Amino acid sequence: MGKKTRTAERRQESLSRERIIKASIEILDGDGEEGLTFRALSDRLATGPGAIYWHIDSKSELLTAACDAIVAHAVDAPVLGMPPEDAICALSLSLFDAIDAHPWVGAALTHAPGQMPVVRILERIGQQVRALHVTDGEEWQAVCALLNYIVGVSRQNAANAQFTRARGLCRSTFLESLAITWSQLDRKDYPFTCDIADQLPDHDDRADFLAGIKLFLSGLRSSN
Amino acid sequence: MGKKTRTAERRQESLSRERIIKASIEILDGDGEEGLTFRALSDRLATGPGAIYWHIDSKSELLTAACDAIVAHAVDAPVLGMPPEDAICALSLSLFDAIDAHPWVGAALTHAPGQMPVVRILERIGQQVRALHVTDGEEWQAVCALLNYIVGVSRQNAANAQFTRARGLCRSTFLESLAITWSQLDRKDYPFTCDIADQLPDHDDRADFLAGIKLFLSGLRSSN
DNA sequence: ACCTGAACACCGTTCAAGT
DNA sequence: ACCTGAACACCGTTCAAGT
Repeated sequence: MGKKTRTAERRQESLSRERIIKASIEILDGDGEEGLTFRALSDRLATGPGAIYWHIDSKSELLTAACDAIVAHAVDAPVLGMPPEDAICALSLSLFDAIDAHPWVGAALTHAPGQMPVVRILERIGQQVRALHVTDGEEWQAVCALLNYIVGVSRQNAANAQFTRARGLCRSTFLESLAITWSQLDRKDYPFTCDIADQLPDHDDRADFLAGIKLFLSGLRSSN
Repeated sequence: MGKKTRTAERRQESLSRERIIKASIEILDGDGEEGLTFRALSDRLATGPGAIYWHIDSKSELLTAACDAIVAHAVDAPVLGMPPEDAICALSLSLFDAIDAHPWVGAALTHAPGQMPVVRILERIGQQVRALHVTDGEEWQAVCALLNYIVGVSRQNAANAQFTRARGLCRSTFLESLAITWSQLDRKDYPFTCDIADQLPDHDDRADFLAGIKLFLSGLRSSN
């Protein structure tokens, strides 16, 4: 018993960038963003915190690399042969689901503007928007809007889930208590919020997300 | 000279929630998110770190309160008498500009789902969408999409600015070097990104943001 | 070349002790 | 009631020393 017990399970394979990223993803998925520390990571890899710096530059580079692994997979959703609008919906949902399953990916994407994980999304969405044949002037803005919407909303959805989980609440009890708070606001100042408070507990984030994508697409269609 | 010099400027007024929030905003605006520590804050208020906890529960509550002060002001943009679509654009831009000027507000909004600052935005946008007379079933999703888009995109824009500033770069040199990186990607795998790389340095984030809002609005119009 | 782990310069938060 | 500031339990990162 004691701190030496685990020396027995000293690692067999040597350290590598890939093994570090794999272990990071496991920690991030299991314990969330604040669970990933260089100490926890080096414990799991049976090494010292300093060893990791031989393979990785910084924590933020590590997060971006872990994020890229998830995004690369999510963006591989099969869209071949689909009409571009369906492909955009499928890609968007695939990313939404990936960020929902790995909430830390949302934050990592925000902190890596223009880096590889974002470029993967840009490319896939861009190809489909191009197939939509919008005017040259509109293409950039359409892709930007979609990209930003997808990342922004998925990230917000993931943050919401983390927020309730961090407080030890389940989604429905949190939304119900929030609905009560909203409905008790002063009707003079918050008529709309009071009104829709009762729609809060039963809404479907994924469906709302998709509805936004479809609004975009029908906006694009009508301006052509 | 020495650490005792500043004892002379010991505070006159007693501590209060308002003074703490005001000082926090000054630090956040001046030194960014990582500049706000309880030590820096208590230095500026000429007190000890523990004193702040008499008035504020935690750092995250402090951030939410500071955020609310900025949002309350931004959401006060005059929209009386405007057609609802114009009002939505005006409110959206006012929020975009506020988050651009106070980048830390974006992060704070993400971490306070359903709290006061978010409700302020929800209410103002909701009132205008209601004036648009979309169908009952569509209203919630339209407001959600707009709210999420506004917060998500403004936040991403602010994060981009912080990213370049943290590296001591100016916006245009960063975008130009990013454009070069993009244009050097393998054309086989990244045809779209290679293609639009040259549009990156000269694009206007604020205009792109507004274009997205207008796509939403025209989507809403066409589905009515 | 790669790893070790103590040490450095920080954090947010708590709490006994003061006024 | 309100404030003080040392102390606690952490961080990411560095670096001399080892193999």
